[in-house]
Amino acid sequence: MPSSGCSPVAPWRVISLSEVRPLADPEVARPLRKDAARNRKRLLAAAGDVFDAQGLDASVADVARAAGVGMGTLYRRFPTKEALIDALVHEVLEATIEMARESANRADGTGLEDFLRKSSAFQAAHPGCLPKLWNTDHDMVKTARSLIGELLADAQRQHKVRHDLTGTDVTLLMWSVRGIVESTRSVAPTAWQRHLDVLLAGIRPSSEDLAHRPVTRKQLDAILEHG
Amino acid sequence: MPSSGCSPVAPWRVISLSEVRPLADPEVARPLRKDAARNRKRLLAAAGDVFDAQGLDASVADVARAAGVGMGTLYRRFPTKEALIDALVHEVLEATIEMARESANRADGTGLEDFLRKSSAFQAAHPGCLPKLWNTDHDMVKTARSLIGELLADAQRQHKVRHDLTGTDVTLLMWSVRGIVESTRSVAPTAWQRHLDVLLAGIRPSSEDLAHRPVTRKQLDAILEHG
DNA sequence: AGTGAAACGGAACGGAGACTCCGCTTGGCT
DNA sequence: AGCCAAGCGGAGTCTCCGTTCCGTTTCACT
Repeated sequence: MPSSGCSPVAPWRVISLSEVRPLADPEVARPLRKDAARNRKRLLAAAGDVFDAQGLDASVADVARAAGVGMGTLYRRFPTKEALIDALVHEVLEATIEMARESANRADGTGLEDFLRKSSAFQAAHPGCLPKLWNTDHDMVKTARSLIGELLADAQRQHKVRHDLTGTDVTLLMWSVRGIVESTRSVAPTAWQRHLDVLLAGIRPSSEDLAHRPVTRKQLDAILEHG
Repeated sequence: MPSSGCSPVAPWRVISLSEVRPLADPEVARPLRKDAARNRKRLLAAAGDVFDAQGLDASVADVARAAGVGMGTLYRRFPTKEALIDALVHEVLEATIEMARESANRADGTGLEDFLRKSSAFQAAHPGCLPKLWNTDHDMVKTARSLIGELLADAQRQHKVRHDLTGTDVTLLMWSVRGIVESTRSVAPTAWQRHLDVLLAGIRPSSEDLAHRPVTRKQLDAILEHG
C-alpha cells in the first residue's frame, strides 16, 4: 500500500504528545482524537470547578454533567476518580514549581517570601484539590521541596529569615496556609493573607531559637506514602 | 393509685441530670437507666478511639462494635452520626474552655501562650473530631472566643504580643495548628509544637504591622452557620 | 464515500454505610 | 415475685456513588 511512495510518517509515530496527554505513560502512545482531547480538557476544567465549589466529596457524576459529557467518557479518560484528582493536583504542583523557579531568579533573599505569597494565592484560587496536594505525585513534590530548600538557603544567606528554620518548617508553613484556605474560603476568601503575615513575621530572624525540634525530612516523606 | 400515701417523688422529677445527660434538651427528661448510662459512656469513648484512629469517615458500625453494643443502642442514644460527633466536640470544647479559664488566672500576660500550648496539646490528643471542632455548638464556641479575647487583651496590656493582633487572628492561629495536627499526626505527632513555635514568634511585638487586614468577627460567625 | 477503530452516553451494577424495625431482655419499681 | 417501660442487638432497608457495560456515533484515514 505505498500510496505516496514513502511512509516516513507511520500512524504510530510519537510527536509532541505532552500537550495532548501530559500524563501519558512512558510506553508508545497514540495522540488523542480531536474530540477526545477536547473532552479531556473540559473534564479537567469541570472537575476543578466542581471540586472547588463542593470539595473532593463531590460525585463524579456532577463532574461529568458540568463537563457536558457522559460517565463513559469520563472513565475512559480517567480510570478512577482518584486519577482525575491526581491530574488536577499535577496541574497545581506544576504551577507551584514554576513559581518557585521564578522566585529563585531573584537571588536577593526575598525569593522565599515572594514564593510563599504567590503560591498561596494560587492555591487559594484552586482550593478543590488542596486536601490531596501534598499526598500524591511523589516526584513533583520532591522537586518542589528541593526548590523551596534553595529559596530558604538563599533567604538565610541574606539574613532575611531566622537561621534555625528548616525546609520542613517551610513545608508545614505551607500546609498551615492550606488549612486556613480550606477553613475560610467560603466566607473570608482572603483570610489566608493575614495568616501568612503572621507566619512570615514568625520566620524572620530572631535572637531566640524555636523551642522544639523540627520535623525530619523522613517523617514528611512517610506522609507521602500512606498519606 | 396512692400506693405509699404520698407522691412527692413523681417518676418524672428532674434531678441533677447534667451528669448523666449533659446534652439533654431543655424539656423534662428522665435520668437514664443504669445500663443505658454505661453504654452511653462506652459509646463516647469508643467513638473517640475510632475517630481518632480512622477519622470521621469511620462507620458508625465500627463505633458500635468498638463499644460492644448494637446499632440500635447507638442510635437510641445518638439519633444521628452527627449527634455523636457533636457530643465529642462538646467534650473537647468544654475542656478547652476550662483551660482558657485556668490560663486567665495568670493575668501576667503569659496566659495566652500558655492556653495556646495547652489547648493545642489537648487537641492533638483528641484529633478525631477536629474537623468539626469550630463548626458546631455555637454557644460554646462563642464562650471560648470571648475568653480568648480576654487572654489576648491581657497579653497585649503586658506587651507580650503585638498590638495589632486581633481575636480573629488568634482563632485562625488555632485553626492552623488544627490543620497541622491533622496533616502530621500519623507520622510526626508532635510536629504541631514546632509549628506553634513559629506562630508564637509571629505574634510577638514587632515594629512593623501585619500587612493585611484581619478577618472580621462576623465572617468567622458565618462559618459556624453553614460550616 | 467507505470503513473500522476510537470515542460517546447513560442505564445498570455492586458495595458501602447511615439509619430503622422489631422481637427479645432487663433494670427498677411495687 | 411480677410487671412493663426502657433498653438491647443486629438483620434488613434505602440511598448514594464509584465503576462497568454495551449499543450507538464520530473521527480520521484511504
